[in-house]
Amino acid sequence: METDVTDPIRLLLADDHRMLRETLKRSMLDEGFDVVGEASDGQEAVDLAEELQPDVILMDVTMPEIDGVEATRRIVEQRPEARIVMLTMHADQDVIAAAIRAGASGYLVKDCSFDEVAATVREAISGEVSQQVAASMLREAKGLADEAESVITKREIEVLQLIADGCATPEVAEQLFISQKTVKNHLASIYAKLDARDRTQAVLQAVRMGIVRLY
Amino acid sequence: METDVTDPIRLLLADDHRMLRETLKRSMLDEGFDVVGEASDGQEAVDLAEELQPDVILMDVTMPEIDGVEATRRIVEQRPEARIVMLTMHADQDVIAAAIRAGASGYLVKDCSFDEVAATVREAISGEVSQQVAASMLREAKGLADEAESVITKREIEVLQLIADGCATPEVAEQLFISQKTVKNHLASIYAKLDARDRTQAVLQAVRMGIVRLY
DNA sequence: TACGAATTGGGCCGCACGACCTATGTAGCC
DNA sequence: GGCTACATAGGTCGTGCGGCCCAATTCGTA
Repeated sequence: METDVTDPIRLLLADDHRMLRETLKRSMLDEGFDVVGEASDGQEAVDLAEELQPDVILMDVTMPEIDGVEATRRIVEQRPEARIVMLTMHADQDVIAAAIRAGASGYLVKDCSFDEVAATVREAISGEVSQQVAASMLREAKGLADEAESVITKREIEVLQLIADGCATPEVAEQLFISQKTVKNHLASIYAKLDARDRTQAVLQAVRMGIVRLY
Repeated sequence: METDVTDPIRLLLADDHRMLRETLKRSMLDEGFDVVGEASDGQEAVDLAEELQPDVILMDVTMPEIDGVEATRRIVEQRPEARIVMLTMHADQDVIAAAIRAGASGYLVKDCSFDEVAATVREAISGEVSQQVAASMLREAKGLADEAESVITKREIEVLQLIADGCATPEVAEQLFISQKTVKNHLASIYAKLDARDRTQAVLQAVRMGIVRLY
């Protein structure tokens, strides 16, 4: 069973902001796409991707439960043929690189036009990669050693989230039932991975990357 | 010259994200609204509001140049009959309160449905105030003394922005051609106004409020 | 089984940071 | 002329923070 070219592209939208999700859905339907589902967090996106088997998934990086990059990783793992186009607020090189490693086929900044969204979705299907992804893959290929696969661990995300929530080191330690020293150790590890020199920069970078949520 | 009820409502959209602006425009046009203009920053919103004289302005809080609250203040100042509905990521009480003081007629979180957007715009015209604004006005009326009109000054915003950009105290001082002590003084003032205890919380609060931009 | 990664801790050091108090010049405003 | 707000700057004090060294345990996995 092949997908005919005349068949509408089956889309899954994953974004935590209902307003964008709904207006984007209306516009994509207008353009002839078939929006088969909507997800408001990363876990829902993973579940619906398996259940609905969409052709393309438009996925925001910043989402509750599981961030978009991690959700992409999980979806691609069990359905390598899935085409995923990432959406983000900021054109962060680290995020783009992480998205590509996770298996995303395209990348869009939320400042792009709607026509670009439609075009990138179609390109994702046809196998082409977007300008930004292509450019980033080049940079990846050139200096792949300098990043050394800096993956933030679960515990580190917990520490970052608590700090973003307003906790100082002693409070983070109390919340996680560990010593202040361990919190500091996690922070030192985080600074190295996010290329930050203090907690302020670390949290901001985490927010940009969609790792941590701002309430 | 009166506006007939059957005339479409003339809308101005102000949001720095083109994707939301364009999809929202399509949807609002579908719903029978007349989108007369789009602004991508606060200054443009102020200019277009004067030039186009729209019935309602849908304005994001987080915008470059001038934030949405300040833009609202300036628009209402020269056109008190303007109806402005604020949009934000987070349902921050301080932001809602500031928006009301600035003269906004309605308030919407970006997680709301499109129907709510349309409804709130219509309510703004008819003079009703949205649930959230009404609730917030109650809180305002009750405890109006506890806030004491904490307005962040221009210099304080410059300090916050530099810290968000990655500067430590000595660098902020160097950039602004002032002593480190003065930077610390500004920070102390900022902490009191934003109810933050360190620079991390201050910057995060500023980001939530749309005072500072994350690149 | 052995290796690396993650998580948990310890100690030490120096400085940056925030709290608190005072003070001066410069505006704008009634 | 006085009042207030803003921006500037100083001092002191305690501690939170980050850099850098190290080590134990528990995993998954190669």
